[in-house]
Amino acid sequence: MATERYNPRDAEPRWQKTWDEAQVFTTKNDDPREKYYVLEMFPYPSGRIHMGHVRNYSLGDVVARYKRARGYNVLHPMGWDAFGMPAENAAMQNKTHPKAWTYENIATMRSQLKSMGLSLDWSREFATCDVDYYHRQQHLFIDMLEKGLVYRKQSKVNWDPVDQTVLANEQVIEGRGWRSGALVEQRELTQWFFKITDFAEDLLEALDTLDQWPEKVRLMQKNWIGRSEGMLVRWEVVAGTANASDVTVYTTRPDTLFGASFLAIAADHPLAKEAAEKSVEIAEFCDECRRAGTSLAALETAEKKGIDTGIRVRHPLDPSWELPVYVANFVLMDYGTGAIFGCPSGDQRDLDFARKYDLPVVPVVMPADGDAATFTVGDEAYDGDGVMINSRFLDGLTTEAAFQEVANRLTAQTLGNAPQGERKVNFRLRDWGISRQRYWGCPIPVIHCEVCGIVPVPKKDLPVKLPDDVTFDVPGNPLDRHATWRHVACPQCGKDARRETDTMDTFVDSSWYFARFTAPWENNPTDPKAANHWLPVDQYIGGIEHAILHLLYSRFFTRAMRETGHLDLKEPFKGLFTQGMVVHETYSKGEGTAREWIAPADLRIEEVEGQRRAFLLASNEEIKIGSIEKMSKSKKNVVDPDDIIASYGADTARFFVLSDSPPDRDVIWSESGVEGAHRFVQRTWRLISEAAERLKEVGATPAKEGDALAVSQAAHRTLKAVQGDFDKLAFNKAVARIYELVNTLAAPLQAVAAGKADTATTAALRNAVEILIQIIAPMTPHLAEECWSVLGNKGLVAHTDWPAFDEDLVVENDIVLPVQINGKKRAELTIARDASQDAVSQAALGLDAVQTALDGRTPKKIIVVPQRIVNIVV
RNA sequence: GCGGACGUGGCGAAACUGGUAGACGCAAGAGACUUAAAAUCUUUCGGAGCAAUCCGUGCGGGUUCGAGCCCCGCCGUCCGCACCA
Repeated sequence: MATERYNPRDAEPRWQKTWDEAQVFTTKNDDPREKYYVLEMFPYPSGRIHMGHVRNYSLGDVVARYKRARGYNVLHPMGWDAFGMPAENAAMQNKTHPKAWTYENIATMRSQLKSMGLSLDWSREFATCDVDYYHRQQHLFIDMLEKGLVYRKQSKVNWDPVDQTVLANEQVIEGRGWRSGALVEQRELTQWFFKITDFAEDLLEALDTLDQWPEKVRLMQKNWIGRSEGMLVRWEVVAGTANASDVTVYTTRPDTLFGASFLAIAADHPLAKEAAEKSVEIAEFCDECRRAGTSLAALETAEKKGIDTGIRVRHPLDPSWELPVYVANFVLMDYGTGAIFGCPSGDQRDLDFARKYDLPVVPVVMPADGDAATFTVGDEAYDGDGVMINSRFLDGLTTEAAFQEVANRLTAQTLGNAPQGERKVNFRLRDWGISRQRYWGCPIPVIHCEVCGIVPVPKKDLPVKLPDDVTFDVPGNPLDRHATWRHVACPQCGKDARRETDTMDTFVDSSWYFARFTAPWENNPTDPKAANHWLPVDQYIGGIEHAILHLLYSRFFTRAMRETGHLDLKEPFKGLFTQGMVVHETYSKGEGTAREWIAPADLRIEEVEGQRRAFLLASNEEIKIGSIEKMSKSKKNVVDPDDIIASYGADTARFFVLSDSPPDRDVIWSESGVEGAHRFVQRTWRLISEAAERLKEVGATPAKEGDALAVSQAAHRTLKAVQGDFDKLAFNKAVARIYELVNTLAAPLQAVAAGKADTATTAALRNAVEILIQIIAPMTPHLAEECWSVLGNKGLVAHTDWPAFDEDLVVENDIVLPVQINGKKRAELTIARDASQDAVSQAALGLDAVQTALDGRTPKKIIVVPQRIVNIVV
């Protein structure tokens, strides 16, 4: 019986329409079933979806569909991270408005995502550039301002003098603006900051509770927050300045205090600025330090340099000991206190510095097994733990004990009216600067009044809307030069005042969208009842590139929103999964600057004598096959999801990105791999549709005995295994098991189609086929519906509960045990699963192959690992 | 420099808590069907050997009845952070 090939172009839109009309994926907040919130990181509407999106959303959709079948009330929403620079760049290049550009892209990408057949609740969709969304974000900002979680301070920024804007660090390439190519300047600007450091300790500690996060991500966040335990130590000034009585340094090694030979301060330290006023030389050096700050690469090789300020300080543990204070180029103003003490014997950088400026080097720590009489420090500092030497009352103590001893003394000792030292925990994490001198972002809802100062926009006056009539023909922030927008009456005194023209970093937008999805219709940022019901997100899925910033900011926002009463939980994402990239071979011709990248669509690959070679379609010219890299427009190694869906269908694309590679690893996109996935789709359809007429005649009944037992066992075992794989997001393994099942069912199904199977067998196959359909449904949902309906089943697979496997069919009664002799496999033993150890030993010894291998030797020992292996030791 | 992960066939990968290494897919070879091609089906597929068998999970050691997995020491690749006191 000939059956037509499965035609996804016909079937896929049809099922998408059916799901849509039945509102299968629209989620209600008051559904009594247990909730499950699955979320993929929402996309930036750059223009078209790429394969990374296909992978990300396929992964999430399997989870969503699977959990729905398991009886959960699943929330699976989608939105758009829609503010940001590319829209403004496009505006400058193409004279389009950022708003038009963005919403057009959203429309395109929405229809692309819909063609994938994702089980999304589109009724909750929003874009962060929707007035309704940024209105609520401004509301949040004002609440945070009132709680003291937002503040303004002067801060150094990367300033592009040509584009007249602040650049993020990532946008500065070798000291130049990435767009303008202009040398970037360091400018002091007043910027808005979120007080993320208030939560540093909590953000760090709570990482331990995130047991469903990748260890890697937790570690990266831990390092980023960078907690260190140390001391603030005050050094009395004895000469060189009248403006300060002491210098405070931060140190994690107070134990090495007797190895100190100098103090070093940052170029922006108040004492350095004072010294610079008195000395041209120092002023020049400080300027040099500031300039060097921009080029990150240069830091690696930069020489450690300094200049004596003339200031002298007294050692905190020896009043007769005076030390010099240097300005040094390696001291950072924004970590610790901007001042350190140098212990050359215990720190390589301090040692290099001391050698250069001829400062004393006194070893104070030696390895525990060292000899105090001979231990010296030459070209290499010893920064490990050990035993104290040359340190007076500390001699002989461990570094740890010395730390405690010094800490105890300095906290007890006073300088002026305050303790000389205090224990201090320091963090690497800085407050989050959110000011951007850009148009296409959420306006910061604040008014500057000459009389009243900074006045938050009253909530009743929100939203502060972006004006539409702006121009992009000159650089700089269009909000700044808008004729009227920035002029506003002060809400407090009514006098003429000025709007804040900075907009918020787009990372703010993505720091709370997951909460907004729980009640996007709400007139407040959240409906706390809905947010508390749905959150935390049970499974969050996205790229590893967001391991620090986005995930850390979201964790901060969750805490800030709790303090402002918008929700009540600590951690936003219970489970996190970081997927790998989609990578592809690269093709090029020419070398160096003349190299030209070729798109896969423009060439054909041939295999000639085992060598893969690539030729241009147009000219037959042979071109070079290069390395496998992340799909990127610049290297043209991209495959457009639209093309794949048009030629193979969404199911094939989905199945392929889930196959082969574990989802946290990169997957290599290859034409032959896609064809393999497509073969599976066609084969499954053919096997089921050809047998459908016969299968329809019987009910689905698994076989407990007879010829069809193997079929039923295979189906139920696969069901159990795939269920486990889905729970662990091991989709590549699930795919492999499904292939196995289809391979097993192929011949029996052909027999059914040919009318050569009895009723019991046919019924067992119907049961097996229904299981197969249900386990492929999360991955290839259209194919599943099509097969389900060809069997004459009523209703949708999408509405059907996950099947239960039959335990009797899953357990194996007879098992095959490998029999080893001295650890080498010599035979196989088939025996009852519950056979006693004795019975297994005897049966193993009775095997001919074993007797031959033993060759008359007597076993010394027989190891029987139940249901695993037998090892006979001679 | 610091921190982390990973090294398994021609390729992507499986392998439970230390228990038959290479499931499944791709590529490749052989064959069937076909006027031919596509599609489909059958079959082979880590290396050596006619075979029995031997060797084989980056390299060198160790623990164990038994190691891809555990321990020690190397080599390589990738990722993150990087003047953090």
